[in-house]
Amino acid sequence: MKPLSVFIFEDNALLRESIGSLILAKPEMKLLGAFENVHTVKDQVSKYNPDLILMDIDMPGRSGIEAVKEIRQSNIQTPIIMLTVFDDNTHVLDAIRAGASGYLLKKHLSTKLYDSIEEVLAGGAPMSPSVARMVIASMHQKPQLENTYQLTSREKEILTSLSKGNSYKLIAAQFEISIDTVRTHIKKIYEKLHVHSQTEAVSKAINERLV
Amino acid sequence: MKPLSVFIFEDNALLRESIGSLILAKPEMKLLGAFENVHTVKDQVSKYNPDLILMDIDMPGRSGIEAVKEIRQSNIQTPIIMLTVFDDNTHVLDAIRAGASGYLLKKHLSTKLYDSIEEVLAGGAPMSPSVARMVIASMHQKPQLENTYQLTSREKEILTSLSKGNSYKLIAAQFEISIDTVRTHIKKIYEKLHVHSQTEAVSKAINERLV
DNA sequence: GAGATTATCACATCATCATGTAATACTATA
DNA sequence: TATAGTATTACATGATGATGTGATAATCTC
Repeated sequence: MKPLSVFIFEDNALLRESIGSLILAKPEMKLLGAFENVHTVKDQVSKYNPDLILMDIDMPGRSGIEAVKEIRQSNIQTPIIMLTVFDDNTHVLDAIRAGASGYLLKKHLSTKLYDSIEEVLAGGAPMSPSVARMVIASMHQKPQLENTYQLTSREKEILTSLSKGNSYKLIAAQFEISIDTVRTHIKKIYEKLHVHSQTEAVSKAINERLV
Repeated sequence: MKPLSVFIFEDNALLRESIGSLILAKPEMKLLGAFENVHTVKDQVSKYNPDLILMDIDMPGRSGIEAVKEIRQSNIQTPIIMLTVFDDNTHVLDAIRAGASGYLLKKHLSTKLYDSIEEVLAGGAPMSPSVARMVIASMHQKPQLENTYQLTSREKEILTSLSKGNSYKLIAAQFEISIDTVRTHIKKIYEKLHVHSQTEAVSKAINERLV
């Protein structure tokens, strides 16, 4: 069986070396490349097509997060494990959003690198409990303050339609009411939302998930 | 030290019993209540204030997900571990969004219940690798097709301002250009976005994260 | 240096929107 | 039954927006 080819992006030379050693120590893996920056990450990855990428999250110049974005933008699905010193790093969530597959604390490299790689290859997403918590917390929708603006169901319908870009005329046709009725409803919506134009209303509606 | 008080919501009587036994087997935990449905979950939880809730995700009538929403809506932060049979259950993500703290496969109950409880109490978020992957995948933003609509930077600025609800007049003032220039830019934006009104443009801009 | 792109301004016209005022009718609920 | 809230329609007016046409100037590229 072909050995698993690995790319490393890490600006610290010492650390780069030691990660390289960990990879080389396993006969079933092979170090395809180790780089100190991500300036040409897209070309490197698409040319050599590694099976796995280890990416430092904090690098001077273009960060690992930018690199992940670029890789995913090129529609390359290679698993990427982020490496970071602190797990309360606010960038961790950004990295995940950008398309990282999991991540590993540098202090756990020697003990957990192999486990993490295995987990990623098995379709999992390795991460520490505290990061898992951050991820989960970021997904929690803030409990809707049950109809904050006291919109009636009719008003909600109309606001929804408005938010799709429909004109008064279209809304009137859609709900089979007169255009003057639409006006009246929208007047009330503006009052309740404290806005004075369609655009403000739609912006507020979408951003606050009222529709 | 006071024992950890636990609530169980599980419609299957047998399973409810056996989870109860697992709790009772540990002297540091205490079974505060075990219920077969969540009809009065809010009252029960706010009255007895358990330290931890184990919640079946699929229950007839009101589901565990609804229950979680209701609990979080009451601003109760009690950790909730979801119990489920399948980890490819599409409801798992909904449960997490609703405010669950972690979750456990029923087949792993006997082996991992204690670990999961510990992890939750330590501020972690227990979940199987495959669910972690689902969670991570749901956070991945689909890679922006690099400026899909070919908006110039000026047009982006103006679209952004427009999306905040600013009128032509305000935008002109903001960028210190004439209102006719604003018109021209917005005309081009409409062409590029294939829309014909402010509202459509704003809706598209927000929903496709152009701003 | 010709051509393309971008940013700018102007004018005109019709459509659409924002807002005020007013009225009717149908719930609910006190 | 009286009152409050909701849904409906109407009319009027000034403001704002949508769209077409045309023009100038700066910058970049071939």
